[in-house]
Amino acid sequence: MDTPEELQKIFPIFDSKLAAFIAGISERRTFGEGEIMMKTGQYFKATMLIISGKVKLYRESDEGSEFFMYFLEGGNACALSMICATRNQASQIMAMAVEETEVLMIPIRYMDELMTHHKGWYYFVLETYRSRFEELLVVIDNIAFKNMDERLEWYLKQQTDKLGKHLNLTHQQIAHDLSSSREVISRLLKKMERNQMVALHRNSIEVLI
Amino acid sequence: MDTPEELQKIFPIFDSKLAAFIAGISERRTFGEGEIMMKTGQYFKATMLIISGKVKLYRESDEGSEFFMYFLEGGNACALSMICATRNQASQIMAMAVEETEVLMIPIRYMDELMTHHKGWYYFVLETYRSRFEELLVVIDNIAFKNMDERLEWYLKQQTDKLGKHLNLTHQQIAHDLSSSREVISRLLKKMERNQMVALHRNSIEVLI
DNA sequence: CCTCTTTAGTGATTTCTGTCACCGTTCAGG
DNA sequence: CCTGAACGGTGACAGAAATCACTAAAGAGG
Repeated sequence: MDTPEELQKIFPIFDSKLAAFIAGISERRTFGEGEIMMKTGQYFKATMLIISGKVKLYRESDEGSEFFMYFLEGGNACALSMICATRNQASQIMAMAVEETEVLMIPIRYMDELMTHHKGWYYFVLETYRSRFEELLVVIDNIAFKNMDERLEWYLKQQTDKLGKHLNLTHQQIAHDLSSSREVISRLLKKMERNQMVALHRNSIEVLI
Repeated sequence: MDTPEELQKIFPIFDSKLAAFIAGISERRTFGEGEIMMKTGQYFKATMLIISGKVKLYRESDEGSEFFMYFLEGGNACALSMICATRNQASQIMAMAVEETEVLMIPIRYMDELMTHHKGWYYFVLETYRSRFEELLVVIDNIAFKNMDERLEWYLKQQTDKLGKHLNLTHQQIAHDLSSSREVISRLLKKMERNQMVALHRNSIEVLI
């Protein structure tokens, strides 16, 4: 288990009493690269705090296609798991680890105590909700107002911000994340390559800007 | 001012102590039909609780076009105003009254006291955030996965759920809300009329399903 | 080394949506 | 009653994106 001091380094908003409480009740779990951490329709049994690693969050359509929304990383938490957990609701999103990811699982039975006795906890919950909410608003901007070329640029920027300039992604995966088709993405990437914005390799893309 | 009992009828999650506190510190304000209640970029000076009426929430693009997201009505609150208020952040959305709307304005200086001393308040805040978040996810579903004809049907359904089968909307307004163009909406509505789904009149639409 | 699968590139075609142009109707205000 | 603005209908066209069809190259696994 984590020491309270380590926890406070990752979640600075936690006071030492709260960090100690969480360290005592939570369970650490590791997800491997590519592992699905949460499926649409699944019920939350615990709130998940990300210790380290990177997680991609997706929205799934009825027909099975998926749409990338945002990343979570160390210090973040899944917004929905914090409240759905308390209401026993099914998840509306899918979460996948993009690299080895460590999380703290806090069983839902402690939620009420955390909420009522630890000021730092609900500040953390509110901040989590607020920042995810704002990320969703930016997602809406992009799909409502922008064309695919701009969306692709924004997507690549998001990825490089989190994962570095060298992206191990196929065109098929990108098309998937943007809910488009491989051919469209291939053509747009080719155009970006002609404009010196990326260098294309098999199974990877180097972002040059 | 409202009596605590009236407040509890509209916000059942408030206990009587909380309702009394809010009744004591809040100010009532009325917005007329079509009035802008909150502009993008404006700073929150108060959290707004909707007492009665209907409010449309929009996301605005950099270029000035607007995109309808969801309604608020009596018993709801603006999610962003509850937390942006505490951090003095600019609004990321635009809110417009579609009919005469009464709100309670709670000055931001009371937020911390409400949060720490009133369990019902942060339950309310969390529930507000959660439900708006889920509405945003449905919005994303629609623009990411659906064509304009399905989006139009969903839009009309949302409107009739809140405002009744008889909608006083021009094709131009609908195009605006969906970030499309009048001609497209006119054609799709005509098709829906041929399929007995709507009846079209000047300045109004009757939804038949 | 050979084969099969995955990945990528590209032309042709179609569908959906946005834009332009134009016209008729309705309605408010002089 | 007249006029101009707002609203709505519709054809023609343009552009973006999806889909289909095919090819070539790379890499994995026998």
